[in-house]
Amino acid sequence: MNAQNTDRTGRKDRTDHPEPPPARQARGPKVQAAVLAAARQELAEAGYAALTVENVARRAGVHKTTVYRRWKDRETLVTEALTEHLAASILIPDTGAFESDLRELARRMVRSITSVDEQGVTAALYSDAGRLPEIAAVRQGLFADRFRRAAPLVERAVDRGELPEGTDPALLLKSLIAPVYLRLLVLSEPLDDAVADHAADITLAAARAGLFRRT
Amino acid sequence: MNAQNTDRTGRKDRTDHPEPPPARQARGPKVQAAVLAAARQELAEAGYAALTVENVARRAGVHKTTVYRRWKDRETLVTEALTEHLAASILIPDTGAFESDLRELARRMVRSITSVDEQGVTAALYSDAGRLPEIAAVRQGLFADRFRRAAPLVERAVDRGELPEGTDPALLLKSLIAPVYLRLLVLSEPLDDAVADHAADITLAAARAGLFRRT
Amino acid sequence: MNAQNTDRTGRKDRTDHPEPPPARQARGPKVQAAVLAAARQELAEAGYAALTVENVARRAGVHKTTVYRRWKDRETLVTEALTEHLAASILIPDTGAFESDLRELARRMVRSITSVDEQGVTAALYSDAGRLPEIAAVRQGLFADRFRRAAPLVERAVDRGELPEGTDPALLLKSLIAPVYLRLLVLSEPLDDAVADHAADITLAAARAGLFRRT
Amino acid sequence: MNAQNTDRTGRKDRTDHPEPPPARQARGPKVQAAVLAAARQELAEAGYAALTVENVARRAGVHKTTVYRRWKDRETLVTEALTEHLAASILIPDTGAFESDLRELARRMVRSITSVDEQGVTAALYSDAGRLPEIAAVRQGLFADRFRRAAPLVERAVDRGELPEGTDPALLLKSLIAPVYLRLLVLSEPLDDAVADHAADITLAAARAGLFRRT
DNA sequence: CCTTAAACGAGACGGTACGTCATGTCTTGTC
DNA sequence: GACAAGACATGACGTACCGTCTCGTTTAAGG
Repeated sequence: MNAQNTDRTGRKDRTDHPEPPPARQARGPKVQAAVLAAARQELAEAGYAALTVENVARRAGVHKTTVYRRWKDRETLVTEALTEHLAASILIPDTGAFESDLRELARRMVRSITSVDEQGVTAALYSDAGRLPEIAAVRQGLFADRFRRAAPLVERAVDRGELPEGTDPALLLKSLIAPVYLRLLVLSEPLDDAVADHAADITLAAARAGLFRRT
Repeated sequence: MNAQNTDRTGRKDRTDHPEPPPARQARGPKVQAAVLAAARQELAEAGYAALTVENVARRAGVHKTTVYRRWKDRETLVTEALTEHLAASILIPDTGAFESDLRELARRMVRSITSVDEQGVTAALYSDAGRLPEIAAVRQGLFADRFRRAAPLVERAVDRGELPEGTDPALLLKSLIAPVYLRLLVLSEPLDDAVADHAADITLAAARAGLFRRT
Repeated sequence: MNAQNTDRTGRKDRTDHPEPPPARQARGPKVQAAVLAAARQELAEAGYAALTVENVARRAGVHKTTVYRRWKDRETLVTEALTEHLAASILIPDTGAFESDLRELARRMVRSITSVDEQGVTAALYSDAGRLPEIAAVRQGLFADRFRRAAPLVERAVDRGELPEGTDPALLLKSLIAPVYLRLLVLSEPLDDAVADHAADITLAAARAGLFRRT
Repeated sequence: MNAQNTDRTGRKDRTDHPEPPPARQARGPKVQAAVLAAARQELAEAGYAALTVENVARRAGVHKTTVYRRWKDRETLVTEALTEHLAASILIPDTGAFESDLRELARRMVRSITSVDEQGVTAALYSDAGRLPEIAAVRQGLFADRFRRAAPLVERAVDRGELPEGTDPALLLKSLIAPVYLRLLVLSEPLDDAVADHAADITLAAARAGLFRRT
């Protein structure tokens, strides 16, 4: 499930040599995927600070030098392991009503975060690994993208008169995700649909009260 | 049990009077404080993953072995450095009105987080250092304590009829802090009074809508 | 004298092709030899008690961890450094006459001890390093071997009637080497052929007097 | 030479006189003796290389700083521990006949070496501790003294016509002690009267053969 | 007795070396 | 050519001693 999507997005190998049409795959891609998966598991189990190239290699059934052949260093490896799974964007719902849209969006977000193979990896984004410039950039871009893509959801609601004029989509969306990340990163509480619904309710009430209007 | 200043020089003993002028501090406590401060600076600048005992020692103007004499290992040192400054509890405001109480509480929280010497240290609590069992425990306790201490603020509001019966203080407080931590940990946006006020507004609207009633 | 004799005994590099001219030395063996040589120099100059792995490494132009990669600890390193040069056995002379045999044997022994690269190393065998079980064993074996190999020299003399029946070779040989080691270890006097000849004379006189007959 | 004039300060030697009359001793001498004894035990058990000031202190039931208060460093401590027991000189026998003199001298030497509280300490003199300049000096002096004091024994024998004119006492004595030290330092064989007698026999035979005449 | 100064216990400190582990580079041999 | 294997320099880890220092307590001397 994670091996082949490397090609899907047109992102190629991080090496720049073309090699597009002819298959030619030796064990390369297989090894690569195994290492990234191993890195993610290590991130989830041990965290970024304790992640070791040698452990990753061992877990991937690969030799240390093979890892260094493809990734410049630990940071590069972690960065790629972390970003790879961020590709799958959350689909923006369009149910016709803001309330259900919001609820559904919150739930999809929670599910995305808690999906099996993101387990712990998401948290790594906000740990010490988050200090890596690449990761920081990815994180920034991640939310910029999400906010951009979800903006229409809000705009539709304004158009339909469900929300006050001037409601700022980004402001609203931040309110939506705040309770989720609070539980994930700060309180270490489990995430489930109830959390999502609660976040949606709070945000809805605030939105209707005009608290997200652009200043 | 013996006369205390029988010293040939007539020097005072280590009695409790201030003795401001010369003083003869055992260096123990001084060194200890210097090391903890250095550790905090390292945490802020380099993060937990990159924190090195030798760097901390160097920054504190102290030898590595001196650090190890007092702290078993890197983790213990970080734990103590992190815990120390958590002592100062936030004062719970009591202005007579829930809205101003909430606003003030939010602002105090923001100020506590952004105060000079917590700079970056707070964030460390939620980074890889947060995986240390001790730190996790401290974090748990920290919020348990905050929620417990702030509960009366909510209860007074309920008593005054400003909030619906059955409003759960913890639930409400989580809503209050969520936007703050989102900006601190996830979005890396600056924290200021506006953020605090915004969080208070959202929480207030939701509270009045009865969204924090115990289920 | 130490680098190339690896081949002499048939133990060669672990590759079997000769490849004499340039070769493609794995640096392994080269480093190993350099470290052992450095260890021997340190033993000679500073003695076992003051020998430091870091000094040995520095002198060998190698990093400390490289030493530890091949030798478990200081003791193992010293043991091997000490043992290596003990391989070269002293040839047992056979001149046809006991007196000249004995003289020659004594001289060879002295030369072996004072040969350039055993300088000081021999003494280390009897210093604190001698407490290491491995070293003790080597030392025991060393003399057992010498006595065994030199026994025929004595037996021939008995057969020729030059020495009394029942002369114990080991006893005789101990007498031969005693003055040598006294000067080496106790008196710190220089060793030369005169010492060897003197020891041979004494031993010869005692042997003829039947003082080495088995009791 | 070294036994009684330690008492510059009125401190008596650590020797055995009850010390009721003079008095005035603080605990100093007692501690001092305990530490030196502990040092000797450590030397015997662990050897010079492994001797630790902290272990010595612990064994003496004393604090580390107390040791450093009296002895500049480890070397000084060891030096004194080693030299102290060298005071008791071997008495030179005078039986009237060279053979019995020699035998007796050898036996006394062996007994001196193997006496309980020199156990292992003697060996330390020839171990790595022997590299300490002080120890080297002591060792030199020790044998110079012994040879000087035993010379009359040889001279009497020459006078009595038991030994050839020109017999060099030192040369003869070296022959006498060589087998003893060989067993002690090189062969690690037990020392007993048989060894002493054997050494005496060999030396006697060689002496009568004129092998110790001055060249 | 009581005082007083030396001797001691206690332990922090700056240091040196130990032996271990991980990083990232490089070389060799093998599939 | 990709990979396994592993040597290597580097640098941090955490430990054990070294020798220095300061502080407070014990103890036996002499008043």
